[in-house]
Amino acid sequence: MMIATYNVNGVNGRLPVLLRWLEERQPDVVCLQELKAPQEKFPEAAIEAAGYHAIWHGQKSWNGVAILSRGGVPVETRRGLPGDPDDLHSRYIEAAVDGVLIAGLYLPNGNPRPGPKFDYKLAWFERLIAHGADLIASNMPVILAGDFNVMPTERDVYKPERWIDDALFAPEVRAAFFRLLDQGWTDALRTLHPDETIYTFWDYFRNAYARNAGLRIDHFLLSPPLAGKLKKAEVDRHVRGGEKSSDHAPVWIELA
DNA sequence: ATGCCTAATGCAATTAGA
Repeated sequence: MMIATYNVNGVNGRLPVLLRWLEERQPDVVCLQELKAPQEKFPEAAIEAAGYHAIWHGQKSWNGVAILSRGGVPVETRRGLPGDPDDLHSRYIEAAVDGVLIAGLYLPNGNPRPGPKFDYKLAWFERLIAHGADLIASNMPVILAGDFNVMPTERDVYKPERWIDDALFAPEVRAAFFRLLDQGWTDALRTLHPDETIYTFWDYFRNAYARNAGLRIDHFLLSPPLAGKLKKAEVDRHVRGGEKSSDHAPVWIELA
């Protein structure tokens, strides 16, 4: 079973790139982030024509998450992270797909720090940690997949000293990531590639991709029942180098 | 410290991204 995550940065503007990559990679399940489209503007027909069932939570202009599946129909279990009924951002969607619970998430960026956006990021992270504990306690096979907007360690950023005060690399954000991980989650990419430089995002600015000035911020976290089934974990970085690319590359894992 | 680039909105210039 191959599960992928891809922050598309605009699902409609990115549709040709997305369809080409789906055809090439043929993942079984895909979590998408930053749809940047209202609910009614999701390209449902094109996704179906490509062979995928889809559920999505859209939002005008920003955010937006989706789960695609070419096997079983995703059975939605949750839309929106519990813990704050006033949070209207479309950042979390969860579904059972072929016996695995898939949580697709888009954690807030949080810049500038300090400020209300950073406070929102930390609060959102606390809600994710609380929900993560429930998911671990369920003993179900669960995958948290998506854009976490966190570089966990210095190995995950091209120039750590430049990012230390940034909301993606601040000590309290990295600490939150490891509190989540310490519940028993497995960081799939880092586990299979402990010493590699792995990036999933390259800024549009400053020719970042050509300079390989990247960040590892898109992650797969596996619950204990899945940890032993992890076979592969890769970044399709060539997609980032293509025409009209998102600033993120697709990332995927393979489970036995 | 800011701009560098890109997308969405909506038709100019702003907001947001990371």
